Formats: sequence, C-alpha cells, structure tokens
Amino acid sequence: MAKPELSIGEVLQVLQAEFTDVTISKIRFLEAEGLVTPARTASGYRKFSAGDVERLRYVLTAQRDQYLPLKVIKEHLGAIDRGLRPAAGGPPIAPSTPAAGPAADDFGATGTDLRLTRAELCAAAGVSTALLAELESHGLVVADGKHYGGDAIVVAQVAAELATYGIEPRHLRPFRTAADREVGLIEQVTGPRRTDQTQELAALTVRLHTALVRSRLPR
Amino acid sequence: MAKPELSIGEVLQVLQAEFTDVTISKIRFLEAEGLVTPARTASGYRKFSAGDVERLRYVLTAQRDQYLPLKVIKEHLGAIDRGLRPAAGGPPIAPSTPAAGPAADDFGATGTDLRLTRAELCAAAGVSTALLAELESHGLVVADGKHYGGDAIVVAQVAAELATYGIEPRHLRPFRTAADREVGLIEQVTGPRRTDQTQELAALTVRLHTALVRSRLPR
DNA sequence: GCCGGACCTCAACCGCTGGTAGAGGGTTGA
DNA sequence: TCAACCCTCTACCAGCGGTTGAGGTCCGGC
Repeated sequence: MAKPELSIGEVLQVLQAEFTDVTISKIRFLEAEGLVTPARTASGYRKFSAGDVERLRYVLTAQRDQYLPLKVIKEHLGAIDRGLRPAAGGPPIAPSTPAAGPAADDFGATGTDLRLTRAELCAAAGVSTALLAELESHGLVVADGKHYGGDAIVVAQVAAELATYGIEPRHLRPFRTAADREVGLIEQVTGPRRTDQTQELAALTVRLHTALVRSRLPR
Repeated sequence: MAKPELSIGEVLQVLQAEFTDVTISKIRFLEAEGLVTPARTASGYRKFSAGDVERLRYVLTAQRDQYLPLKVIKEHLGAIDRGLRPAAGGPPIAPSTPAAGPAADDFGATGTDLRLTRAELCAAAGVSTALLAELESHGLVVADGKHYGGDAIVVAQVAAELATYGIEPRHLRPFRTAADREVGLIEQVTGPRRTDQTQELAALTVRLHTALVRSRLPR
C-alpha cells in the first residue's frame, strides 16, 4: 500500500492521458460545482482518492461522449451514490429541485419507481405533513405500503401552490376522478399490465387533456 | 387535399402540445442554423411540410431528452438525410428521459389565436371531415363562428391517433367534462378574463392532472 | 380599401454554462 | 532559501441558444 491519495497535479497527469483538455482549473471548477469533494490535508491541499479520480473520469467521459450538462451529470452521480443503477439510460428523478416538473409527455420508465417515506416526501415537496394527510384523505396521494412514488412529489408541490390561490385539496377531488377514468380507459385497451402501449396512450390522453383545457380557457 | 403545408404559427400550435417551450423565434432560429429548410411562398412566408415538422420534432426531442447540442443534432440529421442510421447513442424516437427537464408548462403567449376553417383544420391535423364532425358532436372541438382555434388541431390529431387503438370520440366525452370542470375551477379564482394568473393556474392544474395519471398507471 | 394580425428580415442584446486568468499568498522539500 | 506546487478569490470571457424590437410586407375580413 503506497500512497492512495493524489495531489491535484498528480490527478491532472493521470487524467490528461485520457482527456487532453482537462486542466487544474477545470478540476477545481468541478469541485466548486460539487461534482467531486476530495479530502484536504491539514494545510488545505486537496487529496484525491482513487474513487475521486474515478468520479472525475466519469464526469469527463459523460461530457465528452454524451454531451451531458454538468447539472445532469451531477444528478447521475447523486443517484449512483444513493445506490441506484449505473446510469446507463438516464438520470433518476431529481426529487428536490423546486421548478423541475416532469416533461410534458414522458411516460417512460422514469423515477416513478422511486420509493419515498412520508418524511422524505414532505421534505422533497416542501409541504407540511398536514397537507399531505389531507391529500391522502382525498385520494390524491396514495401510499403503496409505507412508501410513495415520485409523482407524489409533483402532486404535493402543485397542491401546495394551488393552496396559495385558495384552492384546497378537497377542490381537487375531480382531478382524481378524471385521472382514474383516464387510466381506466387506457387499461381497457392495453390490459392491466404496463407496456409501451400503456405509456404511449397515456401520453396521448394527457396531450388531449391539455389541449382541451387550453381550448376552453378564456381568450 | 387542400393544404398539407403549415404556416409557422400552425407549426407552433402543433409542436407546443408536445414541447411546451417552443416559440416562433426558436423555430426561425432553427432554420437559421440550418436544421430545417421549409419551403417559401412567393411572398416569402415559410411553409412547413409534414416532413419539416417531423424534423423539428426530432430536433426538439433530441434537445430535451438527450441534451444534445444543435451542432450534433445537425450532424445526425445530415446522416439521416444521407440514408444512414441515426447514429449510436441516439434513437430518434426514444421518448424516455427522466424528469430533469426545465419544462415549466407554458400556457402563456399561446401564440396566435389561430383561426382555421374547417378544411384547414382537417388538413392540418390530417383527419377526415367525418371525424371532425363526430368530435364536434361530442363537444370536443368547438367552432367559434366559422373558425377553429389552434388547439383543435391537437385535439383532432390525438383523437385520430386514439382511434387507431379503438378509442372513439364518444369515449372521449369525459375528457371534455374534466376540462370544463378544470377551467371552471380556474375561473372561479381568477374570474372570466384571461390573465397571467389564469395561465399560471392552468399550467398547475394540467401538471397536477399529468402527475395523477402517471401515478395511477399500472406499475 | 383599409385595418389588424400574422408574417418577414436583420441586428442587437441577453442569460446561462463552462470554464480561464491572474493577483496575492501559503506550503513543501531538496 | 528557493523553486515548484498549491491555495482562494475575483474578474473576465466565449459560445450557445435563443429573445427582443424596429421597421416593413402580406393577407383576410369587414
């Protein structure tokens, strides 16, 4: 066991073999952006473990080969840290980014398989447990055993925002009914298993819904 | 076959259903960058063929779901044009990337309040007048005098697609009801005039709807 | 025949991302 | 003790992906 930790200059040497455009300042920048967090010596020098170097390699590869923005790469890394899959296809859901709604008609295999506890859900959505309880009582959010899915975050967030307009959970019941009916229609066609067709149809019906609302909005 | 070519405003309407952040200036920008080259009328107006619209859809999807820079997308398109396969790392119609997109649903500047004749609407959406008539009879599409709004295109398109799954217009009535209720709720808060708040609320409720459907879809 | 809305071009401007540059200064080791 | 290395911090920057607006044309409805 020699010395498993490298100084920033040594890391540079190592990585430059593979990525010609890496620089010291870039590595420091990536730390500033939170993509790596090397340890420090007493005097403040960075010390990179093999894992840190691996992480940098991952970042640089994703940038070069997949053109991913750092924001997205960071999410991937976060997911890996939390023990999720190695990010072959795409990043997991970003649970706490305030303004991040799902893309309009993406019904693919997203972070919906997320499993959140009650507390996690409240934290992620930034809502009180009281609001969550109320949402549950109206069937707008449903737990599967002890856990909630990723969509619950969106539901809770939106409900909270609507509340500021004076729209309360009980006013939202019709939305639940509508969604149930919509899913019922889809299942009538595709059966009770989730397939590509299920997702395709869901995308279509949601698009229909959106267009209808839009068309009925006052001019 | 009246008019298989769309004006830029019509293209906007069509694409906004799927990509909430597309704008007229963006479409023009994409042309300037050489990603589409719509034909022109004698007077210089752009005329988009179905192929042009498809191309735009490809570009926007690649941007949103794979974060590809335009330069790269352009290369892909070039490759496709030359008859090659769409290049590794990028299935053209791979609609699944997790919810990391910016996607703040935009009910604002819904562009132009398009006014289409019956024939134009059928042409733009690629549907028969019979289907349109049926949609009207169920209140899914409503004419304002002699004219239809841009959202009608989307409604008709989606309805046509759903029909291929055996879902007929009469099955879609509940969607109309749901949309009416939704708009009713919004108007209760904001009054019967269209304001920024109206749009804000519409974006929220549609988001809610989407999340609810998603959450109720079979696993 | 005129008016408003949709469209045109072109040039200027903008916000964000992903860094770089460099001043000013501490640390290390031969 | 000195060169090589490292630190932080502020300032600046270039390119990307558009937006804005001025100034003007086109076209359908009244």
